[in-house]
Order: sequence, then C-alpha cells, then structure tokens
Amino acid sequence: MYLGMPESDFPDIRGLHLFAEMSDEHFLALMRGSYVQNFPPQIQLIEEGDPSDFLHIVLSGSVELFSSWNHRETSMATVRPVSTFILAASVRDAPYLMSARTLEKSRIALIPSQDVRAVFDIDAHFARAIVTELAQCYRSVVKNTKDLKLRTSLERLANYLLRQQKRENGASEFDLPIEKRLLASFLGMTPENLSRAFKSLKSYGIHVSGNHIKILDQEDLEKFARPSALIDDFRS
Amino acid sequence: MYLGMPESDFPDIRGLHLFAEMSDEHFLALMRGSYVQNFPPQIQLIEEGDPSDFLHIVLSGSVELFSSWNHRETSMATVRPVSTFILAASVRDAPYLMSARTLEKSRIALIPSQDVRAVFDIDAHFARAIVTELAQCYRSVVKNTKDLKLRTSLERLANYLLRQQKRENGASEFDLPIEKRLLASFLGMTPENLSRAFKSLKSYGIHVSGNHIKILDQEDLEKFARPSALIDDFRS
DNA sequence: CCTTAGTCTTGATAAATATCAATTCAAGCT
DNA sequence: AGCTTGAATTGATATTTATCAAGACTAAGG
Repeated sequence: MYLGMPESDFPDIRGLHLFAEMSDEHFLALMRGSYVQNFPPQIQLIEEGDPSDFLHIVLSGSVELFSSWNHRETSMATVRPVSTFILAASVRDAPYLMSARTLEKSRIALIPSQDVRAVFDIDAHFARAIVTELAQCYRSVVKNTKDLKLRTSLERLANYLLRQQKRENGASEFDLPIEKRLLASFLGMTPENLSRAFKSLKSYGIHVSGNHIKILDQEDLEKFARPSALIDDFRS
Repeated sequence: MYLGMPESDFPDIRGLHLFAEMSDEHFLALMRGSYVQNFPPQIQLIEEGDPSDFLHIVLSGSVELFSSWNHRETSMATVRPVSTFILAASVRDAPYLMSARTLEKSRIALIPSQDVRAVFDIDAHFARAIVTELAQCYRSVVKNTKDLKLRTSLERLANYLLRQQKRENGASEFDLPIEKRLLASFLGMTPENLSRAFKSLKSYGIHVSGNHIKILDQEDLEKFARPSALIDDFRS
C-alpha cells in the first residue's frame, strides 16, 4: 500500500492537538493523500491570494507568515514545529490571506484541504479539534490587534520580551528566536526604531547583546510593560 | 412546555448561517435554555476577562465590541442584527477578550455556552456551521491586522469608505452607520485626526456633511485607496 | 584571511499622529 | 425658543514613528 508520507513523520503529526483524538482510520486516510517536502531557506511556499489547496504543517525548521500591500510588507507570525498553518483558509476553501516563506531549511507536510474538509464531516473528534484550534487562532489574532492598537511600540517590545521570557520558563536571560529585522516588522515598527526601543529599555533593566537578552530588573520591566492576561497569555 | 425565548424570535435566529442547517430538535433544544432581553443604550453587556457563559445574538439595535488596557480603550467592531458575537470564547470556554456595550436600544438573545458545546458534539451540521463561522471571524481579524499594519490612517479611512459604499450596493452617497468618534477608534486614530483625514480626502472627491458621505470621483478615490480583495472583501 | 553582503546601529531630518485648548455645531429637553 | 450636553472641528504644539544616509558589526564564501 502506498503512503504519500513516510511513517516516521506520523508520530509528530499525530501528537498535535488537531490530530490527537481522531480515529486511526481517519488519520491514515488523511496521511494517505498527504506528502512531505524539504525546502531550503527563504523559499516562498504560499502566495497570498492563491487558492488554499493544502493544509500545511511545519515538521522542522520555521516558517514566516507575511502580507503585502502596495509594495509594503509586514510579518504576521512565525510558525515553529510542530504546528499547522492556514487552517482557516483550508476549511473555508478560500484564498490564502497571508504568504508564507521558510526562514531556514524546513520540512513541511502538506495535507489536501479537501481531505481535511471530508474527514471533518465524518469524524466528530477531528471536528471538535478543528473548532478548538480555530477559536484559539482567532483569539491570538484578537490579542495581537489589542497589542497593536492599545500600546506604543516601546510597550509592545517590552511585553514581547516578557512573553518570550515566559516561553523560556521565566529564565532571566534568553536568545531572541528571530532576527531583529523580522521582530521589528512583527511588532509593527521599523528596524531602526526597534534598535532605539531596545536602547530605551536599558533604563528598565534590559541588556541586549546581539540577539541575547538579559532581564536585570524584572519588577521594573513589568511595572513599565503592564502585561495583561487578555493580551499576552498564550493559552486561554 | 416552557420556552425561554418567544417563538417570534425563532425565525431571525434560524435564518443565521450558524443555525440554518441544524435539526429542528437540536435547534429547539438550544432555544429552550436561551432567553431574550431588551437593553437601553450604552449598557455594558460583557466585561472582558469574565467567563463566557453565553453566546450572544443581536436581534435588533447594535452592539460595540471594545477593549481596554492601561486606561486606554479601542473599538474592535460593531455588531449589527442579526448576528452572533463572542462565539470563539463560547466554544473554547475561555474568558471574553473583548467587552461589549449596546450603542442603542437593543434586543439580545443569550444562549448558554455549554448548550452550544453540547449540541456541537451531537449535530454535525451545527458543527460544520460553527467551523465556517469561526474561520470567517478569524479571516476578518487577519484582514483588519493587515489594514492596521500596512496602511496609514488616511488610507484606512479611504478604504473604509469604499467598503461602506459596497455595503450600500455601490451608491455614490450614503450615511456613516456609526458616530465619527467611534469610527476613529475603530480605525485606530483620534477623533481630531479623523476630522483632518476627512478634510484631506476632499482632494480625492469625498464630500462630508455631518454623517452623510458623497463620493464624487470614484476613480480618483480608488486610485488613492488601492482597495484589495485580501483586505477589504467581506466574503472570501 | 580577506572580501562581501547583509543586518544592525546611529544620527539627522521628515512625516505621521497625538495631545491640548478653544470653538462651533447639533440633538434633545424643558 | 432657549438651554444643555456632548460631538465635531480647528489651530497650535508635542510626541511618536518613519525615512534617509552613513558607518559598524557579523557571518558566509572564496
């Protein structure tokens, strides 16, 4: 029996919330039509506006989601293993709203969108998981909107650092996971201003060297950043 | 048999995509636990951070969704009849990310979130509709993010006017559906700047008098606004 | 080890946007 | 009609953010 995807990749995908609870039969049906590909860095995987033929899963490496308008471009999110992207376009059978490119050498799984929709209709667990995932995605974007509209760029950076710190289990020093240029775009500012913003945060106990961050005065930084569960929490 | 909601409200709700395809039995089960309430203007229905006990439906009037942080406030969306709001919080059983207040005298239906989740699990059509709706909401917020990050405030206003015009079936004049103060907040600018932005758009053939808008030179406005399907289209 | 290309930083300046203060305007009320 | 209240506008100014140009730093390749 031919399978489009190496079985060695199954466990990673099965481990995602999205696929964890569905029946073996349906999971295998999805895998059968899917395939996996390795891409070099800086390869555009998706162009916004194209029809959404596949649900994508980053198995290794990392992928940037970005959007363009009128010769301007902005970074929308970075996707890291193991997770899916452009689920919404897949289930709606609508054109992609964002483009995607690899940031580094990446391994990507591709599941035909129409298979996703078909299995959705016959597997209640999968349906449940898709709803949960979509609701989560929606809430993330709403939080991001609040961040953009309610905070200055300096406040956004300060809170970004606190969020990043949480991801690193509260360590007082850590490395930025992306280039500063990209971080600037994600935070809605220019690289020049990000540079100046880092400098301004010195007075709140932030030390920066290359992409290594040290938080020297946690309390002071938090007093300035005022992180909020309703903007900065991943879960919930 | 007691029903918490007047049967006269059933057709409006049943007419929503969300409830159109589900079985009568399940629809009635949902209605049984629900109720309807009339609210005066400027009543806060929901406070962000509160647990999401109900899925809300605007039957008449209008509701503003807004968010606050650090004594600042921003308008996130206006909800008009007949549509639901805070679906994502309901299905995730997570706290509301936005607050809601009536803009005018409004009639609101309240469906217990746990009933929504329960019926989701037993009615495949309802499940499908929820996914479609959530994906749509997600895509709307993504478009809004692109609007905010890729455009200046003047460009956002110009494109808002073009979108509004489409809603009015392309009429060359129409009324703004919300106060300018609120529009400014929704577009991420101050009322003062909105005022000046309207003035700047005069040179592209926009005439404003009170809340009445005339588009005198469609082509010129579009040349400046450069509307994009991937930001400004409602559908897709 | 040097070169090269790109990112990052810095300073100077310009543009966009916000704030503050003062009117003007409009709608609702008595 | 006159009054009251809040929205909308306008001008002056301040702050924030972007742009432009130059130089410093860094990592990859010959």
